[in-house]
Amino acid sequence: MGSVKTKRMPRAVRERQMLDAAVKTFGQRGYMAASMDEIAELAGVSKPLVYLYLNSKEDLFTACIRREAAALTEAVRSGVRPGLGADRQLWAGARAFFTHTAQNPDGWAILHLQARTHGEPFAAEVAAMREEIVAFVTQLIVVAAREAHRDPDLPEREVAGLAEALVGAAESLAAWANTTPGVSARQAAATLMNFAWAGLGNLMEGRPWSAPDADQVLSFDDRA
Amino acid sequence: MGSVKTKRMPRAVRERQMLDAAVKTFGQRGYMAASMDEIAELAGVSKPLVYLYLNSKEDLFTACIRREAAALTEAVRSGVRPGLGADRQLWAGARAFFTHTAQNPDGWAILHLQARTHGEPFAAEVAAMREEIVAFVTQLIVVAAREAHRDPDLPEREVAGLAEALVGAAESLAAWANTTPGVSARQAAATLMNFAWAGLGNLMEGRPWSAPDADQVLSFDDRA
Amino acid sequence: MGSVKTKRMPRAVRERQMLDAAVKTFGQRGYMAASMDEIAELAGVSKPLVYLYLNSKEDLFTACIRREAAALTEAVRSGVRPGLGADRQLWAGARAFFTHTAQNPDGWAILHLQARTHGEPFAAEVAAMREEIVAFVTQLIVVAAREAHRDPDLPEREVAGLAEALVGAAESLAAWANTTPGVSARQAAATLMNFAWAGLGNLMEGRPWSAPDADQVLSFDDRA
Amino acid sequence: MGSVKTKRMPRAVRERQMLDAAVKTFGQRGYMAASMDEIAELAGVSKPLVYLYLNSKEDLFTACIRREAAALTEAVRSGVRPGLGADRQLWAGARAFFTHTAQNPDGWAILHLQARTHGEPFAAEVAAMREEIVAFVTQLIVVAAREAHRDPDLPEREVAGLAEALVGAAESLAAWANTTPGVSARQAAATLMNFAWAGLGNLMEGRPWSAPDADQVLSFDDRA
DNA sequence: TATGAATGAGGCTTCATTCAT
DNA sequence: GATGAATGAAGCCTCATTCAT
Repeated sequence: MGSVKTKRMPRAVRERQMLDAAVKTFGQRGYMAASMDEIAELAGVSKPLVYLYLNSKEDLFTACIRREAAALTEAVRSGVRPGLGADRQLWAGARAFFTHTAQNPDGWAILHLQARTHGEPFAAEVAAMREEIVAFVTQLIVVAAREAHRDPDLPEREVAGLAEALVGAAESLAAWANTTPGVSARQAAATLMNFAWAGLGNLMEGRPWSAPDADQVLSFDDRA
Repeated sequence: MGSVKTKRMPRAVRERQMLDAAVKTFGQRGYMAASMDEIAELAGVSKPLVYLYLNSKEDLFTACIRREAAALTEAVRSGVRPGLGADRQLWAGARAFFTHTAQNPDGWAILHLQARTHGEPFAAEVAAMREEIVAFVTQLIVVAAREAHRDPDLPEREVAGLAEALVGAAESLAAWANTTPGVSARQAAATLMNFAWAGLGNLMEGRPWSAPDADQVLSFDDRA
Repeated sequence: MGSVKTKRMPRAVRERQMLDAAVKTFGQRGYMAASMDEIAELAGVSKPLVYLYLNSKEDLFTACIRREAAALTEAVRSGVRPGLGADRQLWAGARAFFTHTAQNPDGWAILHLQARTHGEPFAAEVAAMREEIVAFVTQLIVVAAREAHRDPDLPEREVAGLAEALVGAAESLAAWANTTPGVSARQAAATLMNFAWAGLGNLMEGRPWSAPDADQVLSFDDRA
Repeated sequence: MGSVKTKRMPRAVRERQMLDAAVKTFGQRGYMAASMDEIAELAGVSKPLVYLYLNSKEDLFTACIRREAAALTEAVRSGVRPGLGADRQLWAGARAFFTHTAQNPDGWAILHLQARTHGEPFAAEVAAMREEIVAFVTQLIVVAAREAHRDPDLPEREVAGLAEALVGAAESLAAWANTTPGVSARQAAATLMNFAWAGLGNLMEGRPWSAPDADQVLSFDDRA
């Protein structure tokens, strides 16, 4: 049961182990409360090695942010099929997003909570990623407006606000889904689409957003 | 004989000063980075006095969370006129929310960022407040369904998800409004209502949510 | 024999104790090899108190340099009777210098060895003091030239060089006197005067510098 | 197959590279602040190789001291023509000394500053060299006394003191010359000779020490 | 001959917290 | 009611040094 003290590994491998340990620790304890000692121990290395490879607590945290941000954006990007209608793209992206955050709670905690909470070297890092996502959503909204044969007379800033709102809703639903037992990524995505695309007003009138063909069963009652 | 140095003040006043200082410091530096030294100095008292009145850093932070949470919920509550329609109530509550967070950035930072980021004694505290707000929104949605003569056949959990989404959208918009120059609380609230009530789908069709009478001008173009 | 743990002393007293301990430790171990732990222990205080009062190792060392530099220059200054002839002034200053360095070996080690060896914040500090002394000597040389009815046609830089040489000779003799058993401050001063004032050439011719009246016995044979 | 990365070199060459790097690093950073990492990198070798060849930081530093001490004494020794008069020998030695220290600032820093500042294994090492030089000067003084047909009735200790003073003056002038722009080794040597041989007293009377034939121009005004 | 991988030990600094007045 | 004096504990980081290849 005791861990076998594996030794002498190539740098790349060790670095990955350290980042894994760091993501877990930072995600669970928070940036400041996480100690380099704990991270090193969890990684199965001595502290000096962590410093040798990753320089400082700050750099280590930044590396975590970058890795997790890249992983998340990559997940969303590769979930989306460009060329489809705006709502279908959003639906695909949302599913990828909820799936990824559910599978990487520590990474998501780093991006969503820790990095934003601990000031400037970090906030900027994650802000870049978030802006990327917001931009993606913004563009979807614009596309949707075009699809509706509507001149883009929506003021640019209003569109930005709508994108912010949508992303905020998704972030909130991610926490909710990961916290409430029995809520799947797909259900979270469905809720998001209903909320964002149909709007409460329409929902109340019994007109939810309806998922396209293959994805049919959007109702909340299913257990994917 | 001694120089008039020590200003004897009633306990309540001193405590308020300390909490003010603590909210500011915690909000700006973060929970861990804030030092009791700094708080005591900002409050104009000696450190032992802070401990005498507030016990520990943890208790002090908890007191901050409670005070700010109470202030925020009170602001929202007193902004709402109970008898109105669901959307008007939400509109009123949103305006109160955006106004309050804009005016109390440190308090809002404590609730939205710090408390959630620093683990258990605190997360629970702020979760309670958030649930209160989510419950308020949930109930509004139920009311709206009833108003639409619709049986409440929406699964309870779906409603919960929608409320989560709406609150998340509001939180996100609060950060956006406080960050983007020239965005007023009212505009943020308008964006939230359009997004949440009409939904992107309807917006794209040129059917935004329309604000009731007195509040008319909801378009983003106005500069309140 | 165990030290009585004396507690609760006014800040000024504690600060002095700390500086005493620091001078001793820095002087004997060197700046880098001296540990704050050791200094605190020698001072009979906990490390945090040292930091509370003196900020950092660097600041502590600087404080030592300043204190010892002030003490040395003060000792020399108050040893000199202005108004006397140049050689008598130098003689008085030299005696004060050798006496002080003999009595404060750690302080002298800090000024002469440590501060110069450890780079910029410190070197400048001690350079200022040394320049003060060099300036004093320079001016003595100028006065001597005037006394000898000699126009000050000595190039300014040459005078500077002579002053440097004299000060260097004194520094070297200080180490020698403190190291060689049985060499008194007075004898060191006499050697310096013979060397600097008469010069080897004259000494060899049997014409040493002769001390004025009261100070008569300058020969090396006496044991003051 | 492998890339040509490792340049096999004879041990002697590698050792020289390491010592060069070490002298530079120790001279500029100081003994303690210099890291073996930096030295190895500057030498273009891996750290284990440094240890393989030179054992430890202490041994490495000692090796530096020895090499630089040998180089300096060798330079002075080979500058001196044994058969000449005492003052001419001193003049030659001084010129060699100032020239060498000017050309090897790092080595000189090690000998003059670092080795003396860092305690016992090292101080002794450099003290040995210094004593060698002091002995050389002492013997010159004795010779000078004999040349002046003066019985060596100067107490032995006084002669020792004079030699110390002279060496100290030279050390001080070395720092001065290397620091003051435009002061050549020759000028520093001239200043030393004037100071040490003629003495301030005679200089003030307008009787400087005069350099022998070929070396004529001793005045400070020349720009060699 | 030469090195990439790895660590025990120790140093500086800061913090939350308490005592004695 | 209020504070100046004081500290145990812990965190970040670096360094000299070695092992295994």
